[in-house]
Amino acid sequence: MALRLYNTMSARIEEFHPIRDHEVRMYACGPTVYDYGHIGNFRTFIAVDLLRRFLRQSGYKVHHVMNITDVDDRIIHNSARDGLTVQQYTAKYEKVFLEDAAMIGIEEPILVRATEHIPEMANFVAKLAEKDIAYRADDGSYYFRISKFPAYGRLSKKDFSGILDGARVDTDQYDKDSARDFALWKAPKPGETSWQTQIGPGRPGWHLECSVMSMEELGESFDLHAGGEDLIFPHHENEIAQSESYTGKTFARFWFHARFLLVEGEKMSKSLGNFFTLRDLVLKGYKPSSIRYLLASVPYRNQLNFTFDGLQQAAVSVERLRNFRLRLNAGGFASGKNPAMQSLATETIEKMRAALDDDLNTAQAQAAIFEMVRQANTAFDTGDIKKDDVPPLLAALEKFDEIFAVIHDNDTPKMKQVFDWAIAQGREKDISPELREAAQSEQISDAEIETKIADMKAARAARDFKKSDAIRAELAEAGVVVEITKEGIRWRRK
RNA sequence: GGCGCGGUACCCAAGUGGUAAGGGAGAGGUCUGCAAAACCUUUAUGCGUCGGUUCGAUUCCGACCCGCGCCUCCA
Repeated sequence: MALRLYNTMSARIEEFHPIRDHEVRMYACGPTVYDYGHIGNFRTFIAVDLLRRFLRQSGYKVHHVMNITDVDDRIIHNSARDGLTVQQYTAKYEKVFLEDAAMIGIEEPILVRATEHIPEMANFVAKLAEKDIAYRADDGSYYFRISKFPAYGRLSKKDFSGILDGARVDTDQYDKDSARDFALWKAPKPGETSWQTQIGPGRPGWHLECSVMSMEELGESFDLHAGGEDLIFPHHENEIAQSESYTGKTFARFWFHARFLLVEGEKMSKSLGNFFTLRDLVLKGYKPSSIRYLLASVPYRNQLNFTFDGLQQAAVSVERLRNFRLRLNAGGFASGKNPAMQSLATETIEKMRAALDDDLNTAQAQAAIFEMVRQANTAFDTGDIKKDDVPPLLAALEKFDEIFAVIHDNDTPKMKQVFDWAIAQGREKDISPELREAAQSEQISDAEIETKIADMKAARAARDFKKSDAIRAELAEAGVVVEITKEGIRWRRK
């Protein structure tokens, strides 16, 4: 069965078929790099990442383009405030964003930057002006003439037919022909950063960059355009107006929007004190994998209530999956195979695929993997898992992790990175004991741990439990959990 | 005001016109030198409220209550 996705344009779930067979061209609106990214931003980026990964798993070659908005009013304001050039200012936050994205397992898309496409954007405006779709205001700014695009409002389901120019608003004070017309190109105010172009000095409007860069990278018509739900209007509506006026063709076929999240049941806002950047959470000691798991666990079109209790629960859930994998990898199985386990693995893969095919129902995909884990663990305890059952079970786990990317444990080095960053920023007081412990556990190498485990084994063989327990306690101190099982001793970082 | 989404157990959260996935937490148990891990049992006659349609509704319809989003640059 094919992937079925909700399309904001049609307001229905539709079967997703790309224009070109076996190839998906998608564009996602990326960050404006003027500050640290917050967890709301990352919910959207993770939703897009899950989509990208699932499309690839489904056999598509995926061209995933994302823009970096590295010029806008806030950036110009903040860089001037900090005495930096726009480029200096944005370079810092772009780096931060990419580090954060990597930290929670977001695969890096093809990145395009607004400031690297200024001439193309000016050219785009010039072409629209030739068609009288764009017009120049007295100050040198350019606006889009909405009356030239009758389909305006189709994406956001807004009816603009009743709004007449000049009837409601004194358009003169906006220097626009119609109050609804939006800026394509902004003329510089005195002292502002600007670029010299064929249409005069200025900088691109926000909507323009996405139209120009997406079409440049993906063609005039492509498969899917993604972003947060707030972008539906006006950003995406304006992109459509610009692009389709320019080409006369359908711009993007599918419109994919992720819903906003709540924090502890309330809208995230600085004034409520529930505004968190990704790094805030890691500073508090939460693992990147816990954050990713939680953000991925609620289907992207549902409101997700982000809570600290939920983060804790996510951590335990991830642990459960990791423990299961450790158990499978520990070996010690009787030879042969158990048909029940073989079909369990196959059915689980099938269920996960069906769940994700259903408009990326991540919650159901997770339910499927946990069902498998429980049943396989039971079989484990009764000795009903044989040597040949291990590869298919591991394969199902891998399929899951190709999408969710939480099982393979690389939390510790990432947390160490945040720890080092906090020190460098002079924010040592913000480092929680948990993060400190995680960063410390990075100090002890795998080889050192293995040596200590060998000592434990020797002590246990001599039935010197006191010594064995002492080593275990020592490792625990260093952030390493040691578990003694029938199959042998295994360890993991806390 | 216009348009749209949602209210499911202690918490998070799927789902269906025919009788409630999954995870976490709690309680009891099994296993175990100890500790973990793991497993088993248990926790919603109930799915915001009130009506309606139906043999049957949590699922469809209506009203109401509550929460949330967009309505010119917040993911």
